[in-house]
Amino acid sequence: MTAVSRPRRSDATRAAILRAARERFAADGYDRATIRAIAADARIDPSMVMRYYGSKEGLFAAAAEFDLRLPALAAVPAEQLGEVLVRHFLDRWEGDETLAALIRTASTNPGAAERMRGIFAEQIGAAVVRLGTDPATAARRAGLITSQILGLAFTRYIVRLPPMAEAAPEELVAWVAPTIQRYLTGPVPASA
Amino acid sequence: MTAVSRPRRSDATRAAILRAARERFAADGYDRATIRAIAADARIDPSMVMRYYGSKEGLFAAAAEFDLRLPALAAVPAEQLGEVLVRHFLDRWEGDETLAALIRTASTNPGAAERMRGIFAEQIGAAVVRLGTDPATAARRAGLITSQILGLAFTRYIVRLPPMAEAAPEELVAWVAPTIQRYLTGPVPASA
DNA sequence: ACTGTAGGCCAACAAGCGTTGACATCAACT
DNA sequence: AGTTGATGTCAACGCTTGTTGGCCTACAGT
Repeated sequence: MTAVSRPRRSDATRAAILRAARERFAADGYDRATIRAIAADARIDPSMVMRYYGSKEGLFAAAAEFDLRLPALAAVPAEQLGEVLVRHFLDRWEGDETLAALIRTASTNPGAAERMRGIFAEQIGAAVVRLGTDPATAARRAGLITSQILGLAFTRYIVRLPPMAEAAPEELVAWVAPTIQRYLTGPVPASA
Repeated sequence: MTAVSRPRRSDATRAAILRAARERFAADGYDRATIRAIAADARIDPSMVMRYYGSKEGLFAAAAEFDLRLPALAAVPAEQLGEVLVRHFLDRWEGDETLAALIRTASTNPGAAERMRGIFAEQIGAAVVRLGTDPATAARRAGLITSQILGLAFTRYIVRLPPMAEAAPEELVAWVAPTIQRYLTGPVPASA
């Protein structure tokens, strides 16, 4: 409720902790990423982590702040939406380990799973709705898109299945874009 | 190299341990599933787990023995392959928690990730090759199929994204089957 | 120059972990 | 009946974990 707090002297430390935490959570998952290891990476004492983030869960919450940074889809020609989306996600994740941290942690940590539900339901769901999709099927479409996008991330970055981990991004875009395109704009199939 | 060992008196105990282990690993992942908790579920002493399975890793190896049980695809009409595959996986996993255990553990445990690579590369890869697919693209096709199948499993059983977790199996089949069908038998896209 | 406060380190805690070895118990075979 | 080996229990070990509180240091405001 007051003015923006002026920079604290400890901001560098806080940032170092956060950077180390993201790396460790991404590489090891929540349980195996210990506060001691994160503190060692950041070259500070473990107790500083507690002081600044309260607890391990608090640290994770701060480290897993995550924005898909979806581009403005309204400006994209309708038939290129799949391509744009897949390329965006690959670009977005090649350099940022936060998604890997989130996937690894969401696998075993209910809180992180909840956060993941929120991120994808809201951001992808909202984008689908914004495109003018029939609201009755929008949620299902968003879920299907999420399933393929997360499956891509899981096989490429987490399990590192060779054909997926070694493929060139453009090749993956060419294969996967039609899937996303159909989930997004294709007709509802005549289900049983 | 001798005759099949006659039933041991401890077989019931071994089975109880294995059942409890699968449940716990599936529900909690490798790190949070403690030997003590598994032993408590099986109503035996933690030390029995060590006696029969050597270590926690040995127990997991035994619990995560996993066969996709792919049906004979040669008998399936070519244009129904996607449908048959998706329905098979959903059927296979609705009742068996082993896949969830494997996914949860593969997220953080390198050994389990290696096992997962083996299972999908060999079983799905082999099935794709067996269908007479061009060997040059078979691995990529298998990887793409795995990405969608695992993405389905991840969103439905692990993260439990509402639109995916609550959908009727037949509805998912109708949406996802064309994706698998295209990855399996569709033309190689003109990639950049 | 003095003081208050924020930043940082150190040592320790209680709890939980996988794992071990000694001891009891029971079934089977001579 | 007595021996033997498998089956199970109990208590403890060494280690790591998240977390805490006390203490020292250095800077900002007066």
